[in-house]
Amino acid sequence: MLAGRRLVGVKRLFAEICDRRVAFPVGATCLGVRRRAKKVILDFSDGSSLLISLGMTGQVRERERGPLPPHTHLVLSFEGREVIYVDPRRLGRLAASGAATTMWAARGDVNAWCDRQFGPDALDVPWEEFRRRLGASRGCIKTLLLNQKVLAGIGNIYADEALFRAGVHPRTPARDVPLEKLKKLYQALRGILRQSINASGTTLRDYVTSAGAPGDFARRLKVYGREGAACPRCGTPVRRLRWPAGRSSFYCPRCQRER
DNA sequence: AAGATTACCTGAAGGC
DNA sequence: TGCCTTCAGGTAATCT
Repeated sequence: MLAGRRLVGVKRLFAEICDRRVAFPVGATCLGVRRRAKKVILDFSDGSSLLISLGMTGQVRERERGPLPPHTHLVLSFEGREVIYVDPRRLGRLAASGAATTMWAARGDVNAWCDRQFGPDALDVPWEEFRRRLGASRGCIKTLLLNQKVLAGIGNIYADEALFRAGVHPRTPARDVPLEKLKKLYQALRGILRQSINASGTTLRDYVTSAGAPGDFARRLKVYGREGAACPRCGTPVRRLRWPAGRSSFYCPRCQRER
């Protein structure tokens, strides 16, 4: 728990993690930690907020005894507790993600930036809005699911799993997905995200919870990462689809027919 | 202007 | 043994 603790010091070990001009609110008290889309946000008593983008391998966790772990980029010292930011692949960022040229220190600016950047959270978007946001586009359904401006919070694993459960091929143009399948997709997505949260997420290689424990959802995955394995529904070998820039989608060619 | 593509990043894993 | 290549995928920038 960080809420109620005063930030007393900051140590930066990796310069590119955030802009040098980032003014950490040393002396202010942490009011709480929240999530917006896939970002972690710390709110402080001086009206500022710190926005953390974890990228692929970023972790915010409590500092344990002994030397700092490798790839520790930041140490936030609170009264009675130290929190570290660890990120081997360094895709994560502090402040506004990206080029780290701007710091959104004021809470209102952080929230406004998020409002511009993210669509409704996939966990609580109403069906009508889901349908409106996905049903009109010519773009591939999979690409749209991953677009945080359309829906916030969905990554590659859960997109593939939801498409499998709904029986939709990842390359289907979104506007061509039949309404009943779109509804299935909506329900599958919410169910999967909810189940995964209950199982503390999905650990393939790197992911751990803030307590350092691996997530337990990996064994419930039906297609993701299972190229060549039998589809749990029909037995057909699961296929991998390659997108540009090395992205993959896993799907069952029989349960998820193209067009 | 929407949609498509690419750069960023490094440890793990596999081929030879 | 060790060097080389490939892969992972969230995000923003760049291209068409």
